[in-house]
Amino acid sequence: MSATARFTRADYRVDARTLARRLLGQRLVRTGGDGVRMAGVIVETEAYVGVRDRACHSFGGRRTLRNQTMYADGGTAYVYFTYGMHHCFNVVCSVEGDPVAVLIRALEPTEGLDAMRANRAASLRAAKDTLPDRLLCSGPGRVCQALGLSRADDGVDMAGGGGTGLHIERVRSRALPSRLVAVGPRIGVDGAGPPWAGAALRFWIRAHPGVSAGRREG
DNA sequence: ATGACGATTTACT
DNA sequence: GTAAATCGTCATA
Repeated sequence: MSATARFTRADYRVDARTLARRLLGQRLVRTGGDGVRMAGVIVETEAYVGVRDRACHSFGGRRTLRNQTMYADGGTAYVYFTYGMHHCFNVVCSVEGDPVAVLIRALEPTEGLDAMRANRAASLRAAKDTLPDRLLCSGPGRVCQALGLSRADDGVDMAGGGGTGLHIERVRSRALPSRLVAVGPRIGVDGAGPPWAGAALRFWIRAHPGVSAGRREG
Protein backbone atom coordinates (compact mmCIF):
# COMPACT_ATOMS: atom_id res chain seq x y z
CA MET A 1 0.00 0.00 0.00
CA SER A 2 1.32 3.43 -0.86
CA ALA A 3 1.89 5.76 2.06
CA THR A 4 -0.26 8.86 1.91
CA ALA A 5 1.71 12.01 2.66
CA ARG A 6 0.72 13.63 5.91
CA PHE A 7 1.07 17.23 6.92
CA THR A 8 4.25 17.44 8.95
CA ARG A 9 5.38 19.68 11.77
CA ALA A 10 7.06 21.95 9.26
CA ASP A 11 3.85 22.21 7.23
CA TYR A 12 2.01 23.45 10.31
CA ARG A 13 4.64 25.98 11.34
CA VAL A 14 3.31 28.73 9.12
CA ASP A 15 1.07 31.71 9.81
CA ALA A 16 -2.67 31.18 10.23
CA ARG A 17 -3.67 32.86 6.99
CA THR A 18 -1.30 30.70 4.98
CA LEU A 19 -2.40 27.48 6.65
CA ALA A 20 -6.09 28.32 6.36
CA ARG A 21 -5.60 28.77 2.63
CA ARG A 22 -3.47 25.65 2.20
CA LEU A 23 -5.79 23.33 4.08
CA LEU A 24 -8.56 23.80 1.54
CA GLY A 25 -8.84 20.67 -0.57
CA GLN A 26 -6.82 18.55 1.86
CA ARG A 27 -8.19 15.61 3.80
CA LEU A 28 -8.86 15.55 7.54
CA VAL A 29 -8.73 12.02 8.93
CA ARG A 30 -10.14 10.90 12.25
CA THR A 31 -9.84 7.38 13.58
CA GLY A 32 -12.26 6.77 16.38
CA GLY A 33 -11.45 4.74 19.46
CA ASP A 34 -13.25 1.80 17.90
CA GLY A 35 -10.97 1.99 14.88
CA VAL A 36 -13.56 3.41 12.54
CA ARG A 37 -11.96 5.74 10.01
CA MET A 38 -13.79 8.93 9.16
CA ALA A 39 -12.52 11.50 6.71
CA GLY A 40 -13.49 14.50 4.68
CA VAL A 41 -12.06 17.14 2.40
CA ILE A 42 -11.65 20.52 4.09
CA VAL A 43 -13.82 23.04 2.27
CA GLU A 44 -14.06 25.98 4.70
CA THR A 45 -11.57 27.46 7.20
CA GLU A 46 -10.97 30.56 9.25
CA ALA A 47 -7.67 32.08 10.39
CA TYR A 48 -7.26 33.40 13.95
CA VAL A 49 -4.06 35.34 13.72
CA GLY A 50 -3.01 35.70 17.33
CA VAL A 51 -2.53 38.25 20.09
CA ARG A 52 -3.36 41.27 17.93
CA ASP A 53 -6.61 39.69 16.65
CA ARG A 54 -9.57 40.85 18.74
CA ALA A 55 -11.66 37.89 17.61
CA CYS A 56 -9.01 35.39 18.71
CA HIS A 57 -9.13 33.62 22.06
CA SER A 58 -5.50 34.60 22.61
CA PHE A 59 -6.09 38.31 22.02
CA GLY A 60 -3.79 40.47 24.09
CA GLY A 61 -1.81 37.44 25.21
CA ARG A 62 -4.71 36.01 27.12
CA ARG A 63 -3.79 32.57 28.41
CA THR A 64 -6.24 30.50 30.43
CA LEU A 65 -7.08 26.88 31.17
CA ARG A 66 -9.44 26.91 28.22
CA ASN A 67 -7.16 28.32 25.52
CA GLN A 68 -3.68 27.29 26.62
CA THR A 69 -3.42 24.75 23.82
CA MET A 70 -3.24 27.65 21.38
CA TYR A 71 0.27 28.25 22.73
CA ALA A 72 1.41 24.76 21.76
CA ASP A 73 3.51 23.94 18.71
CA GLY A 74 2.08 23.92 15.20
CA GLY A 75 0.20 20.72 14.44
CA THR A 76 -1.60 20.50 17.79
CA ALA A 77 -5.38 20.13 17.91
CA TYR A 78 -7.19 22.88 19.81
CA VAL A 79 -10.76 21.85 20.68
CA TYR A 80 -12.97 24.07 22.79
CA PHE A 81 -16.55 23.98 24.04
CA THR A 82 -18.96 26.85 23.46
CA TYR A 83 -22.60 27.88 23.71
CA GLY A 84 -23.07 25.19 26.33
CA MET A 85 -23.44 22.52 23.69
CA HIS A 86 -20.98 22.70 20.81
CA HIS A 87 -17.33 21.99 20.21
CA CYS A 88 -15.07 23.68 17.67
CA PHE A 89 -11.94 22.11 16.21
CA ASN A 90 -8.84 24.11 15.31
CA VAL A 91 -5.36 23.30 14.08
CA VAL A 92 -2.71 25.25 15.96
CA CYS A 93 -0.11 26.73 13.62
CA SER A 94 3.07 28.79 13.85
CA VAL A 95 5.52 27.83 16.60
CA GLU A 96 5.24 27.07 20.30
CA GLY A 97 4.46 30.22 22.25
CA ASP A 98 2.75 31.97 19.32
CA PRO A 99 -1.00 31.42 19.92
CA VAL A 100 -2.35 31.16 16.39
CA ALA A 101 -4.84 28.70 14.92
CA VAL A 102 -7.10 27.75 12.01
CA LEU A 103 -10.73 26.84 12.65
CA ILE A 104 -12.06 24.00 10.53
CA ARG A 105 -15.57 25.11 9.59
CA ALA A 106 -16.68 22.49 7.10
CA LEU A 107 -15.77 19.23 5.37
CA GLU A 108 -17.06 17.35 2.43
CA PRO A 109 -17.41 13.91 4.03
CA THR A 110 -15.70 11.12 2.09
CA GLU A 111 -15.22 8.15 4.43
CA GLY A 112 -17.14 6.74 7.36
CA LEU A 113 -20.37 8.51 6.50
CA ASP A 114 -22.43 5.95 8.38
CA ALA A 115 -20.52 6.59 11.57
CA MET A 116 -20.81 10.32 11.06
CA ARG A 117 -24.52 10.08 10.47
CA ALA A 118 -24.95 8.04 13.63
CA ASN A 119 -22.98 10.60 15.63
CA ARG A 120 -24.99 13.49 14.22
CA ALA A 121 -28.42 11.92 14.39
CA ALA A 122 -27.91 11.05 18.04
CA SER A 123 -28.41 14.67 19.03
CA LEU A 124 -31.26 15.53 16.71
CA ARG A 125 -34.67 15.61 18.27
CA ALA A 126 -36.19 13.76 15.36
CA ALA A 127 -33.66 10.97 14.91
CA LYS A 128 -33.24 10.83 11.19
CA ASP A 129 -31.18 8.16 9.51
CA THR A 130 -31.96 10.06 6.34
CA LEU A 131 -29.80 13.01 7.30
CA PRO A 132 -28.38 14.24 3.98
CA ASP A 133 -24.61 14.13 3.45
CA ARG A 134 -24.42 17.88 3.13
CA LEU A 135 -25.64 18.32 6.71
CA LEU A 136 -23.04 16.02 8.23
CA CYS A 137 -20.04 18.37 8.43
CA SER A 138 -21.21 21.78 7.17
CA GLY A 139 -20.38 23.91 10.21
CA PRO A 140 -17.76 23.86 12.98
CA GLY A 141 -20.07 22.30 15.56
CA ARG A 142 -21.26 19.73 13.07
CA VAL A 143 -17.71 18.75 12.16
CA CYS A 144 -16.94 17.96 15.80
CA GLN A 145 -20.19 16.12 16.30
CA ALA A 146 -19.75 14.00 13.17
CA LEU A 147 -16.15 13.13 13.99
CA GLY A 148 -16.77 12.66 17.70
CA LEU A 149 -14.33 15.38 18.71
CA SER A 150 -14.50 16.81 22.22
CA ARG A 151 -12.31 18.42 24.84
CA ALA A 152 -10.73 15.01 25.29
CA ASP A 153 -9.04 15.67 21.93
CA ASP A 154 -7.70 19.07 22.96
CA GLY A 155 -3.91 19.02 22.79
CA VAL A 156 -3.64 15.98 20.54
CA ASP A 157 -0.58 16.03 18.30
CA MET A 158 -1.59 15.78 14.65
CA ALA A 159 1.94 15.88 13.28
CA GLY A 160 3.59 13.09 15.23
CA GLY A 161 4.15 9.77 13.53
CA GLY A 162 2.18 7.86 16.12
CA GLY A 163 -1.46 7.01 15.67
CA THR A 164 -3.09 9.82 17.53
CA GLY A 165 -6.24 9.23 15.54
CA LEU A 166 -6.18 12.69 14.02
CA HIS A 167 -4.12 13.97 11.10
CA ILE A 168 -4.30 15.69 7.75
CA GLU A 169 -3.43 14.00 4.47
CA ARG A 170 -2.04 15.86 1.52
CA VAL A 171 -4.23 14.96 -1.42
CA ARG A 172 -2.91 17.75 -3.61
CA SER A 173 0.64 19.04 -3.69
CA ARG A 174 -0.33 22.43 -5.04
CA ALA A 175 -2.67 24.88 -3.38
CA LEU A 176 -6.09 25.21 -4.97
CA PRO A 177 -6.15 27.71 -7.84
CA SER A 178 -7.21 31.06 -6.44
CA ARG A 179 -10.13 31.27 -8.82
CA LEU A 180 -11.67 28.36 -6.88
CA VAL A 181 -11.18 30.00 -3.49
CA ALA A 182 -13.49 32.60 -1.99
CA VAL A 183 -12.44 34.90 0.84
CA GLY A 184 -14.59 36.88 3.25
CA PRO A 185 -15.22 37.94 6.84
CA ARG A 186 -15.29 35.32 9.58
CA ILE A 187 -18.59 34.13 11.03
CA GLY A 188 -19.86 34.94 14.51
CA VAL A 189 -17.16 37.45 15.44
CA ASP A 190 -19.10 40.71 15.11
CA GLY A 191 -18.37 41.42 18.75
CA ALA A 192 -14.72 41.92 17.89
CA GLY A 193 -15.56 45.17 16.12
CA PRO A 194 -13.60 46.72 13.29
CA PRO A 195 -11.27 45.97 11.74
CA TRP A 196 -11.20 42.37 12.98
CA ALA A 197 -14.88 41.55 12.61
CA GLY A 198 -14.73 42.38 8.93
CA ALA A 199 -11.23 41.14 8.15
CA ALA A 200 -11.06 38.77 5.18
CA LEU A 201 -9.90 35.73 7.12
CA ARG A 202 -12.46 33.11 6.10
CA PHE A 203 -11.59 30.88 3.18
CA TRP A 204 -13.80 28.45 1.36
CA ILE A 205 -14.07 26.55 -1.88
CA ARG A 206 -16.25 28.72 -4.08
CA ALA A 207 -19.83 27.51 -4.49
CA HIS A 208 -19.07 24.24 -2.71
CA PRO A 209 -22.27 22.69 -1.30
CA GLY A 210 -20.45 21.57 1.83
CA VAL A 211 -19.75 25.09 3.05
CA SER A 212 -21.70 26.10 6.17
CA ALA A 213 -25.29 27.21 5.64
CA GLY A 214 -25.91 30.14 3.35
CA ARG A 215 -22.27 31.12 3.21
CA ARG A 216 -20.92 29.66 0.02
CA GLU A 217 -21.38 32.70 -2.20
CA GLY A 218 -18.62 35.15 -2.79
C1' DA B 1 -20.04 33.08 45.10
C1' DT B 2 -22.13 35.05 41.18
C1' DG B 3 -23.14 36.82 36.63
C1' DA B 4 -22.25 37.30 31.75
C1' DC B 5 -20.89 35.35 27.65
C1' DG B 6 -20.08 32.79 23.74
C1' DA B 7 -15.37 31.24 16.73
C1' DT B 8 -23.37 27.48 17.05
C1' DT B 9 -27.26 24.76 15.79
C1' DT B 10 -31.89 23.62 15.68
C1' DA B 11 -36.69 24.41 16.01
C1' DC B 12 -40.35 27.15 15.38
C1' DT B 13 -43.72 31.43 13.99
C1' DG C 1 -37.02 35.33 9.25
C1' DT C 2 -36.47 34.90 15.10
C1' DA C 3 -35.60 32.62 19.40
C1' DA C 4 -34.42 28.92 22.46
C1' DA C 5 -31.25 25.59 24.07
C1' DT C 6 -27.49 24.98 27.62
C1' DC C 7 -23.08 25.07 30.54
C1' DG C 8 -17.91 25.56 31.15
C1' DT C 9 -15.02 29.29 31.79
C1' DC C 10 -13.54 33.60 33.30
C1' DA C 11 -13.73 38.20 35.40
C1' DT C 12 -15.44 40.58 39.23
C1' DA C 13 -16.70 40.87 44.08
